[in-house]
Amino acid sequence: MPARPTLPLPAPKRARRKQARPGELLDAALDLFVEKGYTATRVEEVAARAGVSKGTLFLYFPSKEDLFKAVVRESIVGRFEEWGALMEQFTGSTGEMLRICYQSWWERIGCTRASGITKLMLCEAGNFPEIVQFYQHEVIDPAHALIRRALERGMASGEFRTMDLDYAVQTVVAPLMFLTLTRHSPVACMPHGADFNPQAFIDHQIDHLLHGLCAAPPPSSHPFP
Amino acid sequence: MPARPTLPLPAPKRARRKQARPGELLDAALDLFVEKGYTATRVEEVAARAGVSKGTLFLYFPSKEDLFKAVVRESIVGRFEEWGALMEQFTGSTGEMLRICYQSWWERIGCTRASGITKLMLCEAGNFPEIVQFYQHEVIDPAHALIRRALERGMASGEFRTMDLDYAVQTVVAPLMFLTLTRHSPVACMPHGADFNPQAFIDHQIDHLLHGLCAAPPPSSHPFP
Amino acid sequence: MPARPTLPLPAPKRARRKQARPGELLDAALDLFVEKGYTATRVEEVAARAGVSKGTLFLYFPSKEDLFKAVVRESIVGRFEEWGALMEQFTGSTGEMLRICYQSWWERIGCTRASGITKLMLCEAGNFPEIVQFYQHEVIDPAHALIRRALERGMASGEFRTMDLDYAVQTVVAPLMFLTLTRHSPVACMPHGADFNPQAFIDHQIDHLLHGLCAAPPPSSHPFP
Amino acid sequence: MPARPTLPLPAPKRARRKQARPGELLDAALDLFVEKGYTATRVEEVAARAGVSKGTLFLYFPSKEDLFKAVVRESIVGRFEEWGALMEQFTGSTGEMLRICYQSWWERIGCTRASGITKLMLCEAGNFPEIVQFYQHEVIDPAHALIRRALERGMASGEFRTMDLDYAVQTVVAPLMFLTLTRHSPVACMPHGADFNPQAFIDHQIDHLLHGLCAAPPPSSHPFP
DNA sequence: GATGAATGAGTGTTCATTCAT
DNA sequence: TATGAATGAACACTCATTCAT
Repeated sequence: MPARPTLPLPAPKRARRKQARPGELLDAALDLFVEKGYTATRVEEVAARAGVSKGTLFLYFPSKEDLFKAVVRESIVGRFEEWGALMEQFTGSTGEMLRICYQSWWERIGCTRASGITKLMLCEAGNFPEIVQFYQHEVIDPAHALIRRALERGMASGEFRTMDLDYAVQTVVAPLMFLTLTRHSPVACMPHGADFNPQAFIDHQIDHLLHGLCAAPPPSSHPFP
Repeated sequence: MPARPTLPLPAPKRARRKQARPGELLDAALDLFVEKGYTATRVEEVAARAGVSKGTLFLYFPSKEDLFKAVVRESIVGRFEEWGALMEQFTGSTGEMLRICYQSWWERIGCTRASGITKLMLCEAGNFPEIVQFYQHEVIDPAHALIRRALERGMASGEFRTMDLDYAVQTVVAPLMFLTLTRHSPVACMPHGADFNPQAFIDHQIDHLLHGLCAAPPPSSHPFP
Repeated sequence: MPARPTLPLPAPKRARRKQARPGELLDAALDLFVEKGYTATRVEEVAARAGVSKGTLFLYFPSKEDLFKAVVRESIVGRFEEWGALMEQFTGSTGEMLRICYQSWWERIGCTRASGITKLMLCEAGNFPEIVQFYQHEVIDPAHALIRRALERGMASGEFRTMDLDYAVQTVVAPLMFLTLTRHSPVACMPHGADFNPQAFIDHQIDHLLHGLCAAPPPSSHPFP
Repeated sequence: MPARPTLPLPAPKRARRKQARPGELLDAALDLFVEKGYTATRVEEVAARAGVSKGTLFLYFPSKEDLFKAVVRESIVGRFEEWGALMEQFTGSTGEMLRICYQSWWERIGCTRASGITKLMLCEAGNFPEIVQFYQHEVIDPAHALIRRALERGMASGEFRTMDLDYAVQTVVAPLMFLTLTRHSPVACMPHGADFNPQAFIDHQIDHLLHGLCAAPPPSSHPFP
């Protein structure tokens, strides 16, 4: 009789740590790169935060630049096919679909360490054009395509009014970008003393988004002449 | 007899330059700090772009950090009182007022070099907390106050529906922030090959904003249950 | 069978050097600081003389100034208690005691690298008031106290005539100071072509000193009116 | 009838100042070089202290090094022939002659700015061998020759005992050197809180010197066996 | 594999010197 | 003649990278 399948025993500490090293280094590097920027981050600090020596870092990453690229690559959660598939099967209203998009973005990206990559790309775009293009290709392009399909669905069904899709997609994206920034540079985004609840912001934004997108009511686009 | 054409008298070269130097250096520094970040910008490069030698830069700014702070301080125009006064006198609809706000933000800040400061503050927030707080105090706080008053006006007049003002202000601000980023890091903001017209974006956003803010139309806030 | 000759095991090179580094750097720094003065000494030169690179120096001393202070502190042997104890137990004449003082000063300090510190303190007094005060406290004060006690002993026993101790101590110290200077700046102290033997100078000085201090003979202090 | 000879009218301020410039610069430079050493002294500081601009200094001295050399050369009071002549005519005792030497050294050099040159030469000997040799030739050599002649006179007349002249001259010089140092680096020479009167020191030293040099008293040179 | 001592190219900053005014 | 803005070589110090242990 075959033994019941067991969870794989945790490897002996040494070995597991060895396996974990690169990940711990990437975590530490992400935090520091996001907080201080690429140039201002010292590799020794990254190593120290990961609990290893400077030399060890170079055992896993041939250079600081490679470490940076690895950080970006590893943090990109390219789950867009899956996300796209979910939306294909969705049968509710497009408004509801967008709400789900916002919420799951928040849960999977916005509130996680991955959101730091966005800040990183914005800040280091000038210094790493190549890796930012990679990010554009892997993240921005599919994300925009996803949203575009959702908006097309809404327009096709009559839920949404007719819009220039290029700008409409940006309209959907902008609040998420802003929310990301508030998490990493709150002082540069919000007034002194503001108390800010990301989830409430998400809720508020989706409401605002839908009201703005609804086809029906406004007889004229400039209701207050 | 025609007057002899006179060569335009070249102002004393040394003296004239002396006046211009700080400004030229600040301009060069702003460009480079925005493009590459504080740490990755070399003072020699700033000096070269301003057409002077490294030593000359230190004649006007005692250190790189002081140069940075001067860049921020000088670029903060702080015309918010004037802006506020204009709005007090405005007699049209609040929607129109917001449209004017967006447009004049674009003309005075968004499309100028000053917009770089926003990117700088977002990116360097972790490295220069003090100067970012200054920015918050001089820019963010008054800007939010301005928008808040506009929204209150709209709510008081019945043009706008009742909203949580804290979040509504962010709703107004987010697109401007996003637009700023598209100008400085387009690749990190927009899909490959997108052609993007800032003025069209502004127009689109104000339309979207107003539809979302208008009290009248939506019978229910979740029209697609 | 003869034992195979073994190569002297080179101690682990890295580790052994690690121990030696600070000392080697301090030695090199002392030499150069004494020879050229603080400002004219380049840290790279110190490092080169110690056989390491510039960066290595900063591994052991956080700054040039700290290196300087360490040089001074390390070179101050501060064996004055021991010296004082020896004198307490001494049973010979006070003249002999002074002779021993001179001689052991020469052997322990005068003819060693430590004498450079004296020159350094004289030359850098204006630039490092704090460290010179430290030197005063650790070296000058106890040295003067020591000599003062010897002179008091001589006066009490009737060997020496009655003198103003403050000036008498300086009288004892001055030749040692001068001897120190002849070692580090002979050209500024002695005529061209002079051949100068420090030990002979010491002997000459103690003779002169004692003749001058002896109570007995001179019936009048100004024998040649 | 010819006009009574008048004192030359003080030249108009401008012109006189122009004449005075080099002297004022040399004064300022001497002070600063003595206080801080050659390398640590900035030419701008010298110029500022002399009340002129940096550029003006270079109008009078082609380089910092030349300024330094000029300072030394100008400050050397080569009055040794005159001094020597005075001594030739002196008819009193040699002891009195030495007393006069000490006193007039103090008045002409020791208590004047010229004494700074001694410190300068001691401190910069390693960096300016050439100028120090010049100093040796112009100051040390004649000074030692002067003293040597005085001592020879004393020995010839029987006032002084027979001594090795080389060392005896140093014995005369050492206290003056020490006194010079106490004036420029008191903290490195004297105990904390000492109050020190240069004139009293001079007096004390001459007394001590004569007692030590007098032939008569000590029957044996080591009176305390 | 892991370490951390050592390196040296690179950067911010100073300051003697020049020169147009 | 006097100025002081401009220069650039020189120097203190940093930090990514190497490598002997």
